[in-house]
Amino acid sequence: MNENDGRRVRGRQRRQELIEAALAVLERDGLSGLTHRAVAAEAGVALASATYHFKGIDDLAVSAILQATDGFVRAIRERADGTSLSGYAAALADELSKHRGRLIAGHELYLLAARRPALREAARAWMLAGTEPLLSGVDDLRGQVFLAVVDSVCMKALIEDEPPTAGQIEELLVHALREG
Amino acid sequence: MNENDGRRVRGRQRRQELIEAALAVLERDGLSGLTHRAVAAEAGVALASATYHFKGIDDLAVSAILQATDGFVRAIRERADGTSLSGYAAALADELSKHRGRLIAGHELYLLAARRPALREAARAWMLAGTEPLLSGVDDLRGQVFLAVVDSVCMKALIEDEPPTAGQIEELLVHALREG
Amino acid sequence: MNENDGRRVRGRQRRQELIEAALAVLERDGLSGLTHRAVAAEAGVALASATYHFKGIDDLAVSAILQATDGFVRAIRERADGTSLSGYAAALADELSKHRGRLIAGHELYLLAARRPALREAARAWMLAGTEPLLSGVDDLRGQVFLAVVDSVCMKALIEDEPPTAGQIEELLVHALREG
Amino acid sequence: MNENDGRRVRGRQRRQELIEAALAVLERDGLSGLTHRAVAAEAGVALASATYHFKGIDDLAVSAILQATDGFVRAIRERADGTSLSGYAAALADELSKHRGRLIAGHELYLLAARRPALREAARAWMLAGTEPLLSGVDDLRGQVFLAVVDSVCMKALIEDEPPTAGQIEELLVHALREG
DNA sequence: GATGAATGAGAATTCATTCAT
DNA sequence: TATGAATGAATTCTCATTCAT
Repeated sequence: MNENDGRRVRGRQRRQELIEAALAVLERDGLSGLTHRAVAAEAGVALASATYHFKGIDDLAVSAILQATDGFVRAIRERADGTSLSGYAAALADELSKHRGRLIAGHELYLLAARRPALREAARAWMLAGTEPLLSGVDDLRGQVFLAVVDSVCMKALIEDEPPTAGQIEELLVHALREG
Repeated sequence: MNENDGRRVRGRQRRQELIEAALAVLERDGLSGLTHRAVAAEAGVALASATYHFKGIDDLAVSAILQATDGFVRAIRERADGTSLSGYAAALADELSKHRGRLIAGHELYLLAARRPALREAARAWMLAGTEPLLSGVDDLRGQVFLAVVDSVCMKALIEDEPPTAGQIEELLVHALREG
Repeated sequence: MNENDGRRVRGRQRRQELIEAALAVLERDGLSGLTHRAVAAEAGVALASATYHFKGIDDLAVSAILQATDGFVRAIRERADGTSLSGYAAALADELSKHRGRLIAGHELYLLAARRPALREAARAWMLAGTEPLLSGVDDLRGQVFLAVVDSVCMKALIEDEPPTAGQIEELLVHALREG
Repeated sequence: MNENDGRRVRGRQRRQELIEAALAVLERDGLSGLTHRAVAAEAGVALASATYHFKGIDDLAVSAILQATDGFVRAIRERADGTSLSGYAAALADELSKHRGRLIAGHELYLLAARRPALREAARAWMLAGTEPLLSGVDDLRGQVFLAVVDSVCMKALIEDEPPTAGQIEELLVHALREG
């Protein structure tokens, strides 16, 4: 049975390689560019491999986007210590300018989820991901406003030619979170 | 030249019919479902008609989404008088529950624009559309926070199973706009 | 009836404009790029105008190519006096480097004619066109060899990256026409 | 890996079938009639098969035309021993009357190459193909004249209603190659 | 598990041509 | 004569997926 185990391990590796390739495709070409062919080419494997390891193109897409979410959260966490607003703003600004594609992919998950209830849980997780380092929950109004501002900053950044600076983001966050 | 005018009028009518068909497709199937075929079928015209009246599929998509924007703005305007926060919240809640598909389409335009600078102007217009009835501009922090909250409310609404109530929206807006 | 005459005159003018536009298209994009649309666009007239003035796309193509033939012949004639081999070689080299597209178009007529007997007369005329300034007929072997060399020089020029110089052409012609 | 080899073999067979079908289409309808549809229909396979085995329609066209070149060369070689002018002339005359379509296709490659540098190498190969059996190279004037005459004979044959006889061709070649 | 081949479906787009005015 | 609109038919090409090995 060692043989089988070896196959299984290699299978899982292959699956992971494909996810990473999908991530690269997603960053480069967006959700509409995420095809079996593109992923297989990016991973340097046979086309049929990309269909074998995933139930369908949707499965591949969601797997990759969720991985992107993790990457985003981890990046913010590494930079922001969880208490300082200015540190958080700097981390966000950084991510915004360096990983546009990943952010877009996350938002694309939103919209995919908007039409497919099965993905909503994952989409909600992504939505909270970016604010989690600073807020443990977002149930209160204060948290919701914070989340709204972070989200809006991301969205605006995507359609502005120039990404916002850390200073601009911080100013906005401070304003949004000030005591009434 | 009256003859020409007549034909031009009919042409513009046909174009408008196609846009409305595109809107219906967009609400039903999303941006990825918006194809020449689908639009032509929805409008009940020949396939080539959808390519004749628009430069390309992008042109058709943007035209339709911008029309959706107009519809959204007009709907809010008709309901909100431009001063009352609670009236605005009610109008927004209404729109959110009645025209999910249009909202999704609008957000899909965002992401399209994120990858294609040529569409950014249109995306920015859509972004401001929802807040215009209450704010003339969004240059100050206050306006930006308001826009962020409205936008976030829309986004969240798309991935929640239950759309938010007018009361919830109003509460959030009041909180966001309170004097510091 | 003046009115009708005016129309007729304008009609003929329009037809000529279209032919010239077709020539431009032919030089730029070749026979396969010669479409009603391309010609109408080049001429700056309505699409239907290009279909109205010609029986079909073939009619338009042949009309334009024959006009190109005339242009070629006239250009050679103006430069070569009809006796000097070196003058002829220089004129040919000039034409080869300046009007590639026109030459290609002429050869495209050949091949069109190869498949459609109706065009053969025109193709033969074009074939003789380039040598006419030097030879009155090409019935004898000498003339046929001359024609072959000129033709071959043209063909080779089309698929070489560098057009041949006047010197090279002359050398070849001298060699081909030397007394046995 | 034997399995893979088996599949690869079958794939190459299919590719070859498609090339032969393309050749048939080319002989019948010319380069402009060479479409994926036509080739697939001629080969009796699915339309997508014609796109699967070739990078694009150009790749298919060039592959087929080059194969025609090989056929032409082989046919001449089999008939001409490489030294006798009269044997060569007879072989050429034969080919001219039997495989008009292929010759036309070869010349169509010329013109395609004239506009697309990427095809020039292939076009040059075809150009030399017909003379190779008699001449190892065509660098000297003598060889160029020979090539010119052969080429011209082919061209003329295409637009004459009657193909030239072996005798006429030989006479011309003898004249062209006579010592000065 | 892996993969080359195969394919039905459908994508965007272009074209020649017709027609009513 | 001129021309906007309209359209059936094709074009190239891509896609997700299946299958046999």
